[in-house]
Amino acid sequence: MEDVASRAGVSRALVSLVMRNSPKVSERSRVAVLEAAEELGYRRNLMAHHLASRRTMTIGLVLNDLHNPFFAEMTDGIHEAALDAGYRIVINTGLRNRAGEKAAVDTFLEFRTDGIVLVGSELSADELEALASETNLVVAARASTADSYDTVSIDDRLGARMVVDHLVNLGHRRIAHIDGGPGAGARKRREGYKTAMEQSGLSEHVRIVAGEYSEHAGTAGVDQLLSDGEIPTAIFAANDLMATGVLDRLQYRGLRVPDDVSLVGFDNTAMAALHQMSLTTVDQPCELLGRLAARCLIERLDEERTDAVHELLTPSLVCRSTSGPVARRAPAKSKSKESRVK
Amino acid sequence: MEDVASRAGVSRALVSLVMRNSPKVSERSRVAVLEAAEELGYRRNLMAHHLASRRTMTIGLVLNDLHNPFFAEMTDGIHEAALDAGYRIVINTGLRNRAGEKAAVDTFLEFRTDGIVLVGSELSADELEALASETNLVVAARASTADSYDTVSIDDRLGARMVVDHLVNLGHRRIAHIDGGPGAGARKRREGYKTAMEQSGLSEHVRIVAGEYSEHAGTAGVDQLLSDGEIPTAIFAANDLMATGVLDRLQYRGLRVPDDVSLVGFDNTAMAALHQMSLTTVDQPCELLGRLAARCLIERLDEERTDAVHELLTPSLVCRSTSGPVARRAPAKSKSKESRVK
DNA sequence: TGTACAAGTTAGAGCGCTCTATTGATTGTA
DNA sequence: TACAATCAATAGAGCGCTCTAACTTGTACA
Repeated sequence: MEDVASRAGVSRALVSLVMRNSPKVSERSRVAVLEAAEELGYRRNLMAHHLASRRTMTIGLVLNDLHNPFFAEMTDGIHEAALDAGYRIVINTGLRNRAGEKAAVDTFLEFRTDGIVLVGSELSADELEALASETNLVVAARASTADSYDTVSIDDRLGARMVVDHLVNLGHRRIAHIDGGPGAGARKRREGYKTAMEQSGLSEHVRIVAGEYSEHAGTAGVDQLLSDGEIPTAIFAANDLMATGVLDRLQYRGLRVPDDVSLVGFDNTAMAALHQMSLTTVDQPCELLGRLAARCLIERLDEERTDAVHELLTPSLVCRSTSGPVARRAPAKSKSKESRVK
Repeated sequence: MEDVASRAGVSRALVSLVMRNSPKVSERSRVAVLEAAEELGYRRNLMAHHLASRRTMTIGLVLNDLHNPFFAEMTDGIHEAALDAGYRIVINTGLRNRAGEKAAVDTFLEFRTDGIVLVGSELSADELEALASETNLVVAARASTADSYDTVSIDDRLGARMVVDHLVNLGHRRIAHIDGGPGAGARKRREGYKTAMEQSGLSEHVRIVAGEYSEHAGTAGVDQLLSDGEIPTAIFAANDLMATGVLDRLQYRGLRVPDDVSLVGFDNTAMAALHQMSLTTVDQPCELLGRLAARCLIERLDEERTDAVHELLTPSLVCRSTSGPVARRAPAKSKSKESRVK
């Protein structure tokens, strides 16, 4: 910077002003400085910049799982909104576990990003609270009513209820749920499923298999469902990634979808729409959620808002070809089963 | 830090030593400092740390496209190797275009990460050269012989040849290629395809449709292939993501895979292995590539290596169910065609 | 008893920038 | 012509840390 200043024949301070394109610099010196900077390959040091200004104009984004396209789609929205407001983003992955997420968060805390957006966080309410006291925080895809940070999400409970209602309308009764374990929103989806089942008079058919938001959990869930008890006529997977595994495994096990078993996912990621998947699923407007999340954070940053905002969007069900009426041969099936028993 | 020091009854410098867990600190003062830090919720400022030490112990990772699972898989390997060596990573996305990639790189340059790993870069050779002169650089999934930065990749040309040979062995002659446009390695895959076709005496059947590494390019490619000229009996998509789009579109257009058209992808991402895809594809050992890339960078950082290293791994073909022998009705087909002509 | 040496600790400069207060130059106004 | 007001530019302190060199101690040995 010193070099640039002397080359341009001005002071160090003036170079600083030009770099932050302040309006109070004459056109002549601005040009001179920019030229000198160009010639010397000068690039300002963000670290020093921050140290002095206490701002990085950077938002830290923690994605729970890079393998899940849901997060890529959210990122698009966040990225766009951040860029529009003059912020850049930096990403880190939580590796789908709390320790990984904490490490990611620590990195951003040490880098002193202006704020953090957590997408699909698995941290506890207390941990989030603690984090919010250290930085500006927005949690996406996981509802809460905490008053120290913002949240942007859909109503997971309602989404789950929509799934159950849809399947019940198709005549299903034995509807199983492979849950998302510690994943964001998983508890609400599980509860929503349970409540909806009960309200449909299907309490006795509530069947929850423990899982997590991964493809593998989907295949494992199917194995478990098939190994013990009666085969359900419909499976509600806690997210699309799991549904992928479920679909794969059902086919592998010789079960046709939706003829033998109906399947519904959650998230409506791009892959769910593919012809070879054509998954019935609950739509989360990812990009919109992303944009809202970024805006929330930017409001805290630029307008110094401090009271919490909680956006709760309404999900919608997208019916595709993995869900259908319960097999007409339901009686026929039990017959063939009987015959086998005989 | 000042506060921590006075609370622990030591000097600022000692706190610094403890924070960097230097061996030359007595157990007693170490404990005192750590306790004081804990009580005050002290967290060192990486910016200031860097400013003074010129090191961030952070590696910047630029992923070309978050939507492509290939990059998630590479990241796993890089992340692991980085953590092992005591480095953390920070990610950014190039948004599948040069401008986006440059912005991502600039962010890391301003943050002064110790080095940068570019995965699937679309920058020009000159731009990479320039970048390498500013920081420690490793380029993954894109071969080169430049001597200012390291590269870690597979032999794309060879991979493409394997695809063509496989299809030729199955009796295919009209093998079309939807290319990856400006994508990393796309040129080599295209050239490999062309050369292999020529060497198989199929010069007249070389047919290249312009694309890019996205699902949409796959669907668009199919539309183009079907709209003009003879329908190929096999399609070689430049990567799995495109192949997904191709498969989707072929089915949509009523063509069976592999009965009517064989399809081969490139990358062998996790989704290619799924039952409902079961895509024949060229395997890139993503995690291994990732680990190697991270190690290269860490060698430059920790052992101060400056001469370039270029790892070129050999790909392998994974045959699944999207490729099969050319339709037995090949003569029948041409007959029916003749009849149509008549 | 004096010297050497190691281990533990500290003062203080400096990393590259921003920011406040101030100066100097220019214009407008009575 | 004098004075205020405005604009452009600058000096210099300070952001929170590291790092070198210097300074205490405590111990070992001649």
